[in-house]
Amino acid sequence: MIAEVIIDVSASELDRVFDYEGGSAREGDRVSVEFGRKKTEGFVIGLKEKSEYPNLKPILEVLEGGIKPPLLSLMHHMVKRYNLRYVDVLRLFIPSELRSGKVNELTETSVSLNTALTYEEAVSSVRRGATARLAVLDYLKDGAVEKKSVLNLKFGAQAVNALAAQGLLIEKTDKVSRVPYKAAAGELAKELTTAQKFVADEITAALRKDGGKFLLHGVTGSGKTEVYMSVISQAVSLGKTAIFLVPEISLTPQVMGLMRAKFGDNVAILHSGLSQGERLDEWLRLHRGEAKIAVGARSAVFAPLENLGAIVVDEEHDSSYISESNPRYDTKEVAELRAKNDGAALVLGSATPDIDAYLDASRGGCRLLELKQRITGEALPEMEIIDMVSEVRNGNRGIFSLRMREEMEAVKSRGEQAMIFINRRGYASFVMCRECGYVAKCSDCDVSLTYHKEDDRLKCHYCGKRFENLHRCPVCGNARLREGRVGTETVAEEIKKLFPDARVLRMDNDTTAGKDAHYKILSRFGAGEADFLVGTQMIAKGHDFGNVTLVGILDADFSLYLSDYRSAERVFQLVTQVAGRAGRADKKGCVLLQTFAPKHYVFRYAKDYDYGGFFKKECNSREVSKFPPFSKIVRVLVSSLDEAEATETVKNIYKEIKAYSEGRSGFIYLQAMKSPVKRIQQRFRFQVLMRLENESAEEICARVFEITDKYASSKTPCFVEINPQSLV
DNA sequence: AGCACGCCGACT
DNA sequence: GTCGGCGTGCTC
Repeated sequence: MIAEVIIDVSASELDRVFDYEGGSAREGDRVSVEFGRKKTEGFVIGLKEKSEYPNLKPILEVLEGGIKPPLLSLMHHMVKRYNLRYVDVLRLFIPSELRSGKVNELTETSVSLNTALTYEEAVSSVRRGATARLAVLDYLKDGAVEKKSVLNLKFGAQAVNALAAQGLLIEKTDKVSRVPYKAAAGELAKELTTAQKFVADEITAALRKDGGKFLLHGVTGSGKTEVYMSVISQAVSLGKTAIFLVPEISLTPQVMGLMRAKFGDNVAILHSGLSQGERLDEWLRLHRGEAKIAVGARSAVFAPLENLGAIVVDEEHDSSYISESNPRYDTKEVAELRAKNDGAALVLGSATPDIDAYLDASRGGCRLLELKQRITGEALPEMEIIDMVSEVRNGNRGIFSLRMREEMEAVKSRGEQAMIFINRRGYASFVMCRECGYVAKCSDCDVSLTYHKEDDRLKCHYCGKRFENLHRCPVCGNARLREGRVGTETVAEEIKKLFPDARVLRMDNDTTAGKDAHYKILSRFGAGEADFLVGTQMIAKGHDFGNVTLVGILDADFSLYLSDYRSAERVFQLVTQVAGRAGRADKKGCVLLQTFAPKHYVFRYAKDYDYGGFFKKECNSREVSKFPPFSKIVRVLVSSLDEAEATETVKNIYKEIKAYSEGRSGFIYLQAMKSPVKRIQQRFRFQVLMRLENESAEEICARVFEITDKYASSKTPCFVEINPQSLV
C-alpha cells in the first residue's frame, strides 16, 4: 500500500501529500519518515494502490497517538471550510507534548514477594543481620504489593534492589496517569426539576436515535448545568462518549470538581492550565478509551473520542469559541460537523443565545428548548437604569452616580458584597497633552497607551509593551497632561476613597497573570475577604456568590458605538450575564446600570430580561441593513513590516476580487482600505472588506481563498476571515 | 522549514 | 587559486 503523508512541518509549500511506501501503516497513523535527508514526523491521511512517483521512501516507524477516523474526516472539512493547512489542523488533534516527545509518561514500579517461594524460604536466603532486607520481606509477607518508591523510602533502595536482584521480589512496572484535580469535589446535582427533566429527556431521546441539534435557552440560574450532566451521563450509560465545552475562562476548579464528583475517572480535562504531563496523560486516557468524557475549552472539541453520544457547548454565545488566530475555526461549526458525522446530539446552551443560533432555531434549523424559571423559583434581580447624562447635569462628575453610592454604602453596612463591573482595565485609557493634543501611542502599534497606576507605566493593550510614564509632553514640553476615561484601577481606587475601610479586590487581565489566579481571586471574594470586587468581563462568568446583593455596571455603553454590527448583541449578553450574579441564594439582589444612553433599546430589553424582544428588534435591523446572519462579512487581512509591500499586495488582491465581482451577483460591498488599527507589533495592516449574500458566499469565498493564497508569503502573510469577531 | 547546489568577493 | 556569502529550488 502507498501511504499519503502530510509532513509535520508548518510551511505552506510543504502542506501537500507526499507518497511513501506504506507498509503496515493505516489511515490516521502518526509516522516517522525520511523527508529530504532529514528524519521527520508525519501523518498518514490516506492510502492508495499506486503512486505516480517511481522511487518511494519507506515509512520508518508508526508512532503512538494516531488520529482517529472521525477526526480525519473532520480535518478534510476544516481544511476546505477555513482554508487551513493540513498540518495546522492535524496539530490541533494531537497534544504538543506528544509531538515534541519531551514529556514522558510516568511509570510506577510496584513490588511484591516472589510467589514461587514461601516467606520462610525467602528469609533463609538472606544473609543474617541484613536487617533492612529482612524488614522488607516482613513488610511484604502477607502478599502485600507496595510501590517501590515507598519501600525505597522506608528501607533504603539498596536493600530493595538487592532483594530484587536475588529474585526474591517481583517488580511490576505500570504506566500511571497524572490526573489533575483529583481531590476536587463539588456538590452533586440534586434531582432535576420537572422543567429540567423535560428538556433532558428531549435530548436523551435524540441521543438514543441518531442525534440532532438543540439550542437550550435558559435564564441564569435555571439549572442548565444539571441538564448537561444528565445528558452526558445518559450518553455514557449507553456506552457512548461525550464532550463538554466551556468558555476559556470558566474552566475553574469548581467546574472540574463538579465533573469529577459526578463522573470520577471517566472524565478527562483538557486545558492549558494543566502541567504538560497532566495534559498528555489526560489526552492519552481519552485516546485509549480509559476516559469517556472530555471537558475543556474550545480545542477539546478535537478530543480523541469515538462513538460520540453528545457534545455540549456551554455559554454558546461566548466569543472564545471562535479561534481568531493561526488555525482559525468556529468551534460550534466544528462541533456540529462532528456531531453529525457521529450521529451525536449537539447541545448549545446559553441565557443569551447568539443571534445566529437563535435565528437558526426559530427557522427550524435546530430544536429550541427553554428553561424560563430559576430553579429556586425566584425572580431575576431587579435592574435599574441610571441616566448618567442627568447625573452630570446635576453636577456629579464622579465615576459613581448618587444612587450607586447609596446602594454601595447600604450593602457594605449590611455586611453584604457587591460586584462592580467595568469593561476597561488599567487606570486611564489614554494620556493626552492639554496644550497640543499629543496622545501617547505605542511605538509598535497604532493605538494609544493605557496608564497603569500600580506600576506607574504606560501599557499597550495590543502587544503588551510597556513604556515609562510621561511627566511632560514630548512634543511641546507642557507638563499639563490629561488622563482620559476610567478603568478597573481607577474604580478600585475610587471605592477606597469613598469607603476608606472597604476591602476591595480587583480582577482583570493584569491581576490574573499567574496560574489559577482567577480562581484565587474569586474564592477569596467568595470567602468574604472583600466587600467589593471590581473587574472586567471576567467577573461575569457563572460564579455564584450568595452574599452578593449589588451588581453595579459602570459605563455600560462602552462599546455600543463601535462600528461593529454585533455591539448591541454583546452589550445585551454582557449586561444580562453580569446582572445574573446578583442575589442568588436567599438574598434579594439589585442591579444598577449606569449609562449615557438610557433610552437605547439594548437597555430597555435587558432591564426586563427580555431576550425574545431584543432578538426580534436586533434581527429586524440586521435584516434591513443586510448584516450577518443575513449576509457574510469577509475580510482579507494583509500585514507586513514593509508598508509599501503591504499596500501593493492589498491592491493586487483587491483588483482581482474586483474583477471577479464584476458581472456576477452576490457582492453587497467590496472595498480595500487600511485596517482600523493600522499597525500592530510593528506590522502594517491593510484589508479588503466585503459583504456577501449568504447564497453565494461559499462560492465567492472559495475564489477569495485562491486569490489570497496566490499573494501570501511568509514576509507578507494574507488570510481570509469570515464573520470576524472584531475588525481590528 | 531545511538543506543542497551554485555562482561571485576577500583571504592564508 | 580557495573559502564562503546566501539566492533558488527541491523534498514522495
